[in-house]
Amino acid sequence: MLPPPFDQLPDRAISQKTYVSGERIFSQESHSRAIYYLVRGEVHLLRFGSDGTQVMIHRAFGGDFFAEASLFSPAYHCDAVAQVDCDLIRLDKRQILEEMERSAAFALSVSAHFARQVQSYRRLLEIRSIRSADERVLAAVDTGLLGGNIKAFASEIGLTHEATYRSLARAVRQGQLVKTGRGQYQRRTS
Amino acid sequence: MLPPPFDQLPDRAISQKTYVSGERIFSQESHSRAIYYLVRGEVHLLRFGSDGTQVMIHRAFGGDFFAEASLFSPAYHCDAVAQVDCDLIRLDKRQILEEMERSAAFALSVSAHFARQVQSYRRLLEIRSIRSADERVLAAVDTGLLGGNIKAFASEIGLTHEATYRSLARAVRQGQLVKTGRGQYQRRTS
DNA sequence: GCCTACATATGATTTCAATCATATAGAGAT
DNA sequence: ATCTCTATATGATTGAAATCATATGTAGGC
Repeated sequence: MLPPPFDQLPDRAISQKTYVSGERIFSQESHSRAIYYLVRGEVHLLRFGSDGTQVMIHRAFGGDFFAEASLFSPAYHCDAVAQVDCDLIRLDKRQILEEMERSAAFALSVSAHFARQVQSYRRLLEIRSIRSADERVLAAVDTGLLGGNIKAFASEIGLTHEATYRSLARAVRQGQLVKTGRGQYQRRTS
Repeated sequence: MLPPPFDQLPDRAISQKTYVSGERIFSQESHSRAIYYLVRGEVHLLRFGSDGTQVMIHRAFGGDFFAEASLFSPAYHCDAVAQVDCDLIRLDKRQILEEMERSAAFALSVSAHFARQVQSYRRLLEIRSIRSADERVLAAVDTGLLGGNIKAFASEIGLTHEATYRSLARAVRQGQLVKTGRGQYQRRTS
């Protein structure tokens, strides 16, 4: 259920939760006691901007952790609101920190987890700074970001789905990609 | 010199290095023995794409770490090349891992370091998914990304410097920002 | 002080992705 | 088997940022 190393945590550290659409999971400024793993659903993280309006700072989907960074800060820095009905796993912050203090191997794995995230975010930022849609889509395909869902792929790389469909079609026409199925594309290997 | 917690490492773990423009710091596939802190200069991280051409996956500037993720993988996954003359600090990987195993507090701090980076990259990605240049610039100013260098700011938020200058000027005209000096802008507090 | 280099700044034009519109295909529900 | 909903896909038009051009301001070197 949980990705490593968090699957090693004792049972008392984790609990299953369900939230219905619209329900608030935690609030900005409130004391942070847990991080979350989203099994199924969609959660938006919202922060109040300096002009008083709420801005979305992150969308979490199934398989994502969220509020991990609150492990190291006393309060949540945003609101978390379920956008649809959600299944999620609550991981007690205190117990994670205790486990990190107890087991160097566990602490190392947590570091590795964050380091991998840093790496993938950097890669994504570089992809998103490619101006040409065609080049950006190719770079993203090369990185393995296209996993059968083009709309999510488009949103991730910062293009509209229309622009993404067009770039994919052009790449196929020019022989850079081959279409292997509905929403499935692969690099030409020749 | 080094940001915490890496300033706690024993002297034998770190060494100062200088590289001249064009010099290679490490190569893809080679065994990774160190991570790096760039004191001054610019380093490009390059990877061979599936079409055989090199693609830039990250630019590091003064104050950035790079190749941190190689702490947890046996080989570098890209080439690092100095773009200008650089001062950098080499941190021995084995010694960092040993220190993490020895000191839970150190391991925790390393996790916190990565977690903070994850948080800031996520925020940056959210800013960059704002389509309107005007709104993007305001959101970025609110986040404190504008630190007196507009060209670097523009590059960070994924706009040309021209578009950024225009958006800043518009925001001043509309009373959302006040100009406090050369390249200095602040949110209107009213 | 003067010169050079670069950051700041803005105008004119172009380009390319966003937007708006429409059509087809497949997945899932009943 | 049909109905509905959404993803996939592409055409037409628009608009906003990129690009190209130019000017001024400022810091730093000499």
